[in-house]
Amino acid sequence: MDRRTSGPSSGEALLFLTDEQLRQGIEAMFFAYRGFTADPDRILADMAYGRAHHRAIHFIGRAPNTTVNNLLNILGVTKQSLNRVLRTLIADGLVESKVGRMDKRERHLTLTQAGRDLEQTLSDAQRARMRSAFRDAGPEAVAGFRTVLEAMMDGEMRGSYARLKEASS
Amino acid sequence: MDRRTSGPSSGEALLFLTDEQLRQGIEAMFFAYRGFTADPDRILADMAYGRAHHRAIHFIGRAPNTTVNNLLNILGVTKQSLNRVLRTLIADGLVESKVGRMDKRERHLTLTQAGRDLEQTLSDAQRARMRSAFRDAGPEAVAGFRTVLEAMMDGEMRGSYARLKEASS
DNA sequence: GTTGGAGTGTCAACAACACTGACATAAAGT
DNA sequence: ACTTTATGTCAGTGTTGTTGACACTCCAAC
Repeated sequence: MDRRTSGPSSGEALLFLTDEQLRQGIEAMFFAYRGFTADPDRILADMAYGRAHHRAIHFIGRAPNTTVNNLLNILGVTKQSLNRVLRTLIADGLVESKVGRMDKRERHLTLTQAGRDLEQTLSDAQRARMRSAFRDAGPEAVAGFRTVLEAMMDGEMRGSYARLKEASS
Repeated sequence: MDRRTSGPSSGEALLFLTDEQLRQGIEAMFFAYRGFTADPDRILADMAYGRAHHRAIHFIGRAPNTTVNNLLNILGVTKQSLNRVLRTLIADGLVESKVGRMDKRERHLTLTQAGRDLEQTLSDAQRARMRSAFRDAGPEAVAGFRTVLEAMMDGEMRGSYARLKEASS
């Protein structure tokens, strides 16, 4: 079941790279992502919010005082798209937007207490599933999971991901 | 770097389950999924198709002669949503829909040659990225990747995933 | 055999969220 | 003064999800 891991040059050690294996990887990614978003989606469906709001709240919570432009780069959407979401979040008092002290063009975004509460609720649901999956799979599988995901990212995303990882150490 | 994997009851062996670790897993999933869909999305953008068409084509190619209802269960959308996609694919001659012989209520779906060609093009792009990620990560990481993803799926999806895996053996 | 319910597929209308393009404002930088 | 950068907004469009309403087919009970 577990074959040699050493040389990527050996030939028969590459059985994990057959088209069939790749296809299963693709399908696993598809089904798992659905599970990944299912719990927060259920919670958000009851409110006037959607997945886009969740993403914004998550990353604002992760990097408080971030600027709109920074968030734009992380989320990879257009400013018009993000703006629509931010406008409702600010209007509803979940996010606070402050003009920058140094550069007054910038808006610095922070979660209000209500925003942190919602973030917590959504995070809890998503983390619970992730925790259960991690526990079932074990630490070695988790390490492999992260290694593959990092290798699958685009260059820019890998940068964003790494920066967020560092920021919390 | 690699700690004991045995007892989930030991306590300090659960360092991979901290909130920070889970959060990184969540973000890795988010960024990686973007990379995962980026290549096919780019190809589809030039046509009149989107991600939903890709998914339909993928799973019809995977299980030829499948019924609409079966596809519905796999994709997890409403039949109205799927129908819109199927209608354009059939109109454009990528998918063939045949009335069931036994049960005339059913429609059996198959890719035409043009459909198979497009499927191949999309698959190639997606597989290339997956192959590169798998190769960089190595077989053990890939095994872990799949273990975690399976654990992250909802029950029904895990069923669909397992059935597809078996079907191609 | 007819009737009624369950299964299956289709059409229409609407909502969420992405996109492009155009433009306004304000603050830096040169 | 002029240009660039950062942000916000308006209008329009496309994909993809949703619900509601409806037609057709099968099967089983009456």
